[in-house]
Amino acid sequence: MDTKTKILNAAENLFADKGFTGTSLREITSAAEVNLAAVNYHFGSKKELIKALMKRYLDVLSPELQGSLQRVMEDNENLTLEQVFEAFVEPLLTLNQLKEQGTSNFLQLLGHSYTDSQGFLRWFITTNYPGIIDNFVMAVHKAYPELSSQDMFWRLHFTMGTAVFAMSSTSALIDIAQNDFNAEVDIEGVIRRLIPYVAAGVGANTVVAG
Amino acid sequence: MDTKTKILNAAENLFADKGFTGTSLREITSAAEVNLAAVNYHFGSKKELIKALMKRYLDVLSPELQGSLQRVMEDNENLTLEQVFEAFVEPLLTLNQLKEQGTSNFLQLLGHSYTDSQGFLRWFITTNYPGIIDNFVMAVHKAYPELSSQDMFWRLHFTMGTAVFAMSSTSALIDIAQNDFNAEVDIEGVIRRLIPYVAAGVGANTVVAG
DNA sequence: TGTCATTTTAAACGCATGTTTAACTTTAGC
DNA sequence: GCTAAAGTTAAACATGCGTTTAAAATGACA
Repeated sequence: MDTKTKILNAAENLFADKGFTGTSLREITSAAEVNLAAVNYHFGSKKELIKALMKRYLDVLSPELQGSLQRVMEDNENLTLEQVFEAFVEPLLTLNQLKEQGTSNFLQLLGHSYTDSQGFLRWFITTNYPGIIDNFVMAVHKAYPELSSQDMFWRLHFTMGTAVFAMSSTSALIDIAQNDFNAEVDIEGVIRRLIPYVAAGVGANTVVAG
Repeated sequence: MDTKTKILNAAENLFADKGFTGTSLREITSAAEVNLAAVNYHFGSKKELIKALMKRYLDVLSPELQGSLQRVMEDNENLTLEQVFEAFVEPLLTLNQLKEQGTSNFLQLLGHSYTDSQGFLRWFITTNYPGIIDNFVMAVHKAYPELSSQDMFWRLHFTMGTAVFAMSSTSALIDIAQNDFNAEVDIEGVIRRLIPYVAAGVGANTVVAG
């Protein structure tokens, strides 16, 4: 395996676990068993390494997700919000194929993208992959046309917060849940519990201001 | 105003805006116009400063909130989830009285408590103010008795994530919303939009596993 | 007024971080 | 086999951080 890939793989696991700012280049290069300077030589900087890591996933996810959302919009005459959110599951789970073993860390990484690093990755994603958000808004609008654009704005951000927060703390929560309930839980299980929650939240009745 | 209070006030605003790890003691002491060493002299360490800051709010909020939740549980025979979440609003807004002007930064601080600093404040709050969570769980259970303890666990964490994330990015989102909709939004407005969302999320129908 | 505790101050300490340097090693092409 | 590019390495650099130190200033009180 070449140095670049070794770094990417080691960085992915460490970043997912401890966040971007919580992981040092020395930890990464030590786990990857390469020299410290290799990150700057191959990627230029830590920021560029993070971008490259996210790009590896987003370049696969983005077309998959847009296709999935478009399919669910075309097929259904009476589209429900649950169906919209369900459209995320399959594309997300196919990301696991990117890793030769185990499940991908993309969702945890996405979580840290929002909470770490003063949101520079938030900018990176929204400017480089705007199609994801656009299609999502369109699908939600089709499933719930009465929702005003202002309510749409807030509820989508609430939803993003819910998902992102759940994903960035997934490993800790799964540990607690398994101790408390003796029930095995994996990332897919969390996603499947998340869907009815956010679907109901986005689909809640709106109240008249007053 | 004495040095201790000057530090607390400056720290509160900076922490709320940029997070705990994102704010240095040098920024704080510079904004407070006190010497750098003053923080360690008066509080002992940065961690203790953060604790003191949260304590200033939690000592007021905790009894208020427990009272509010107990009141809403006693009065209502057919308690709804909306009512449970509504019970948070008044106690939270009374926190503004702690500041001589403007709205309190408590919710933003609470947001950062979860995302910053590898969750040491999460521990601090849950161990020092367990009554808040207990009463909350009891109220939700009364409003939605069919919810299994496992679903309760996940949905409460989703809810916490939603609220915390919304609050920690409130200032950024409010700016965007005001530009896009020309509508004035404040923290109370965000809370009032949040309530139907999380109430619907927690109250969503549960699906049988499979 | 003199004394002692409290507070403030400027400077330095120790440490960890991302990054850069310059020498060294490996690789590929002719 | 030589050469030039590509890659690797150990060391140092520059910066920012929380914290500590010891001297100076301030305050309270006899």
